[in-house]
Amino acid sequence: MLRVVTTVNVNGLRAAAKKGFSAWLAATEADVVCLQEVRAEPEQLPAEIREPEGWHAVWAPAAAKGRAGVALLSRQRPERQRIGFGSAEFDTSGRYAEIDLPGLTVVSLYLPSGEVGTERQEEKERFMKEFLVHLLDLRTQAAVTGREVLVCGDWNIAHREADLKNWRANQKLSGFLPEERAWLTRVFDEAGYVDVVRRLHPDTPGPYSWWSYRGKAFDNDSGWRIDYQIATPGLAEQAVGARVERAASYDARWSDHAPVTVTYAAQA
Amino acid sequence: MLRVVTTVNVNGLRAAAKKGFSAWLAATEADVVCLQEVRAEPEQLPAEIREPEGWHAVWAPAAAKGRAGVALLSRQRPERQRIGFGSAEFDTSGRYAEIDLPGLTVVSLYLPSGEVGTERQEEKERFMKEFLVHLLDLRTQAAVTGREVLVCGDWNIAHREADLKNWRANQKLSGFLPEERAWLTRVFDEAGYVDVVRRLHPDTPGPYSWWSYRGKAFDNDSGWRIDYQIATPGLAEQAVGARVERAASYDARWSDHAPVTVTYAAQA
DNA sequence: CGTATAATG
DNA sequence: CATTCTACG
Repeated sequence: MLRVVTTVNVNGLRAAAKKGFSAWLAATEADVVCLQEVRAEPEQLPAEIREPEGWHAVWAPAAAKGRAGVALLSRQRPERQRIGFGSAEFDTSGRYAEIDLPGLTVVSLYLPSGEVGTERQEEKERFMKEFLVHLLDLRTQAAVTGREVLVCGDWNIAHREADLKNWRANQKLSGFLPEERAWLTRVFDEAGYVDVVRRLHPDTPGPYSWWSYRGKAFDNDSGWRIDYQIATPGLAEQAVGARVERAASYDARWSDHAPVTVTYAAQA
Repeated sequence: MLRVVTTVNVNGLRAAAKKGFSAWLAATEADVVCLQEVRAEPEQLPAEIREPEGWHAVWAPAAAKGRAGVALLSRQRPERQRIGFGSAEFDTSGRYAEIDLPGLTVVSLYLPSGEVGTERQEEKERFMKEFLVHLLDLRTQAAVTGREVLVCGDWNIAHREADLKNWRANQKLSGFLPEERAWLTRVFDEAGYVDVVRRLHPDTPGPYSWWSYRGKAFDNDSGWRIDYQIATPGLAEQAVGARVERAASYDARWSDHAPVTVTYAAQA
């Protein structure tokens, strides 16, 4: 049996809904969809998105109005759901939600974006520090219970030179700082998670999942791969296909990010 | 010789420019156009509006960005121009500018809108008090120099029951309060100015010049007459025609106000 | 450059 | 209900 998972940063779900997200959702073959940057209370969303027919939805809006916000949609009813990862600072910031499906925990993550030299970069670093501890916990718990874990979302870090178009020009920019890249390496090497899309496509540049709205970034494919599906090794081995659903044109986009979709040959 | 004067609150000239103001300006037969709620610095405007060919422009933006702002466009070069009416509180608020043409002073006025029970209503009242003194001054100066005066603009007050659709329901609303109506009466009776459009159309309901964007106000013609041309008696007697340039449909509008145009059989 | 809020009208 | 501003990304 196959299980298809998509993650996408929608950059404002109300705006995305008007531009094409609803059509995308109606057409997708995914079994689980992880959303980031919902930027709305569920009550502010049209009903067909708040409670889509055939889906179970978990909404984790931020306390601050119009900011962040993650969600998970799954065709199966989750066994359990959880908002936040046990952080006093970040649990009401709309950056983490998880659901348990049979044998599998799926997370929707929106890691803070930073800006070098500002408080926002310090916040990003605090999040990274706390979140790595949680990832280790999650891995341990999963090993004990025999579950797999899949952390989907916008991690706001490109790992390697192949993960963004102009890596040289961006080495001092938040999102490709040496310390951020090293942190992701720890996620893989110390915590033992696997970058699923990179594992399937070891040699491709990208595939990018985010293009700035500024300038001609999209048309030039001057993008970044910052949206990941990060899995425990047992699940990563089941991944049989991955693709980025890049829009056909600038105007066909409904977000500055594109959906990242992976097909798993699941045991459950 | 005829002289045509238009006054219109554009509700954001940058937005209006995109929606049809530019076309309107290119087509108008007015010799003088008074604008209110420009809501932009002249530098933020497209050149064909900032310095329209064949026109002389006077811009009086507010110190607060994106607020108020009045302007005057005239085909003739003004002999003199003035921004503000000598008020410490209001001279940088983008609510008053005047030009002198031969034998005639034209004012573009944007009287503050209020809200009962708030500081904004007190501000409106302070403006009214100061402005009436200025109107008396202006009248006296004009009499001495033998000039006529025309005060065009958004006065944010409907004078009589005929000046708005549902006067009963609006008696406690700012814009139709007894004290505001009484103040306008003083402008006419004590200061000796004449409501030119009402003089030409003594019995018509309206003609309204503002319709809320909310609900079906425009389609139901549920409007207010709050944009006036208020003239010294000698000029008022020369008025030979007046009309409100109401848009053909809701979608054809480029402001929530419509231009109020008067044709004067001028001596000069 | 685009999505949100907030204040204003 | 529309236009702006500001914050954020």
